[in-house]
Amino acid sequence: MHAGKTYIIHMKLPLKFYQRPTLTIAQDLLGKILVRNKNGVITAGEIIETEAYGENDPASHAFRGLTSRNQPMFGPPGRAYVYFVYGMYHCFNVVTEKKGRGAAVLVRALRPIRGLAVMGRRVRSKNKSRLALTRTCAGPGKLCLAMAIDKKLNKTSLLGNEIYILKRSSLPKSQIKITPRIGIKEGRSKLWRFVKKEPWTKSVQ
DNA sequence: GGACTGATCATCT
DNA sequence: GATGATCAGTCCC
Repeated sequence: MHAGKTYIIHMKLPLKFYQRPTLTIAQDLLGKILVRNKNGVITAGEIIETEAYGENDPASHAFRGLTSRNQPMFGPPGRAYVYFVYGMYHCFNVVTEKKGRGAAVLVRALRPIRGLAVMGRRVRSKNKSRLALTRTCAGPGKLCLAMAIDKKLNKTSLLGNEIYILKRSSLPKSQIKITPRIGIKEGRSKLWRFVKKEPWTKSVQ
């Protein structure tokens, strides 16, 4: 190898990344690359929208203590918490904090980078609409469809090879839009939703 | 632009 | 028995 040549190495985020405060992680995840390997079929996208679900948070599944569904939130950090909602969609979360704390970050949207054709097919097979064609990974439910994320990935380590997140530098604060979370009844006063501002987009929702 | 609704079922009370 | 960290379609302004 020649000295001076730049090799781009794709490094997974280390366990340490996930052992930090949930709000920090929710913001730090923006701009990072979520990769899914389903039997060798790779899909990937840049994380552009997240929500934090933490302590003393009435919107969190963990608010009323441990149950069989939310148990992964109380488990070790750096794993997936995948749950089924509205009888038809899955939502993908990254478990944060230390074991026993009951916190996670919901990944709400990606900018598709790799495997666009596969993602399009997966979404369309469940959803005939034309809109879904162009906005494959906008929204937690569609993102899971596109990336083939379901309950089989619940509790899966993000340090393994089925699903993982690549290291990238953090976005500057000026590129992060902060808003209330979507689709919740309680806890709306908390500004725990984080969206990457896309300079070429006129309005970011 | 926004408000509302049906689909559909695991989980919780 | 009711609810929900959703989505797409419809209706109305």
